[in-house]
Amino acid sequence: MIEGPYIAEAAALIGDPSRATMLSALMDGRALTATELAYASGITPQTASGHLARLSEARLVEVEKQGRHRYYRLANEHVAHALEALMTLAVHGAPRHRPTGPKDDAMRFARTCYDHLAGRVGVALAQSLLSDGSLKQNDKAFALTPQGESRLGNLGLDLTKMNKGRRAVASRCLDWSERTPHLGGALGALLLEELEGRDWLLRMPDSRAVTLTKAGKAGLRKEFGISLD
Amino acid sequence: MIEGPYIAEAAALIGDPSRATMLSALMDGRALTATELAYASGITPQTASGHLARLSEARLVEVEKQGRHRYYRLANEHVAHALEALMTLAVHGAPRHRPTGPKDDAMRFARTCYDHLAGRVGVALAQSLLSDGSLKQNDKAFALTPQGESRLGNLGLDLTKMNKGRRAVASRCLDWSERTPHLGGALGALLLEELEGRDWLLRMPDSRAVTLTKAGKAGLRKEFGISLD
DNA sequence: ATGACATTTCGCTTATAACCGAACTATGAT
DNA sequence: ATCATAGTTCGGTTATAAGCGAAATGTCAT
Repeated sequence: MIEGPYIAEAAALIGDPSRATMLSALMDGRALTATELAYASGITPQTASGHLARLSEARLVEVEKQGRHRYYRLANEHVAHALEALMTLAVHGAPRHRPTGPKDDAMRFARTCYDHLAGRVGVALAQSLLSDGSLKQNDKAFALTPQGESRLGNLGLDLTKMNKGRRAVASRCLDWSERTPHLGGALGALLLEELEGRDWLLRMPDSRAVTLTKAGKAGLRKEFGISLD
Repeated sequence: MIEGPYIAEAAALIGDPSRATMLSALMDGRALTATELAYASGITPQTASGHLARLSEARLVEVEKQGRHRYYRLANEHVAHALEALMTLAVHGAPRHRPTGPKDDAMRFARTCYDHLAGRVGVALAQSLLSDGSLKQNDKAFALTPQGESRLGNLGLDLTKMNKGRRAVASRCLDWSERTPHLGGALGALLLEELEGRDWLLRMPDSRAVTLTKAGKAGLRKEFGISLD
């Protein structure tokens, strides 16, 4: 009774189809301009502007002015987390006419979640790092072990980049399709960056889905002992 | 772009103040009748009936007919999880005129979350069980160890009750006020039941808040090594 | 049967907010 | 200076759904 209205406030903001689509678009972690978001959700820029102002006011997104552009991004991981939680409901909620098309399959296989990797591939990676002792389970999140530091350093990650922000290093993020956590936080972002830089992963233009290149498939098996499909 | 509408569907349902209030009321795990829910959210029974039908249709709540009553409960833990995630947004989102009254403090200290214990007390309990080896961290949830079985069995929990359902035994549930997981699942429910049976905890009538009795304070220190405040 | 209570269905009113067109401001390019 | 592009503000239309009163259905008690 006391917290109802607070919940409703956030949920109502996410509950509008246009806004939900914009937020989903931002789930891929990058910042997008107002017009791009308008286009993504199929509404005119004026309307999008209004929506974005409200999302911004409620601290669900953050704006960065850059020249005449305004770049919007999700305000923090909690927003992404809430969106995934809602996704979970939608997925195994009402089993309505909701055929899982090829696109959905691609999403389940590998996708970005905020700025890190999710889906079967993301979960497998986290499992691999856990089993070789690079990560360990902490109460609240994953923790990077000393072995993990050297291992990932050898792999080419610049771990010093992580010390700057006050962002969590290795958060656990529940995967809606796998129902098992994958690796988020600054480390998750860094890892995604690295894999993308190696051309092991290829981002799809208009989707959060990510495809695994041939090199990526081989690399994941060689470096992480992951064999998919 | 593809998942936006799905998210919006669930979020819009939660986004109505009356419905959000009803769902919040159900967060305490018990099942409530339609009229009780109507009263809780300050609307007439007709209106509540409509809302509940929609929530039920979307599988956010489940109904159980019992005579002329209809008992509603949250459909599963995922719903509770999503509500907590939204709560997290609301809390540290917009820092608006939102004075934390004494009621909020009570909630932060101890409250029910679905059908288990949350807040400082809930988190402390989970930590205690972890550190004495009763629970261990699994990838997806907590796991009850053999030591834990005997420990909790000695405490008086009837662990056989848990083997029936296909419900997770010891899920981890992120606490919105502590930002650290507490113990959910069948085991969490059992533990709450036990503590309540011992009169260590007292549920408040119209709130999820729970108070710790004198016996409870002493008991928690003695049995679990937890000293609060 | 009859009355009491829980819940739902129906019809209607009303408030909200999503949306767009048009006009305006700001920034950058030529 | 002038034009184009990104974004916002304003005004007005329209669809949606939340809400209630009234009446119907269902269940239990006497």
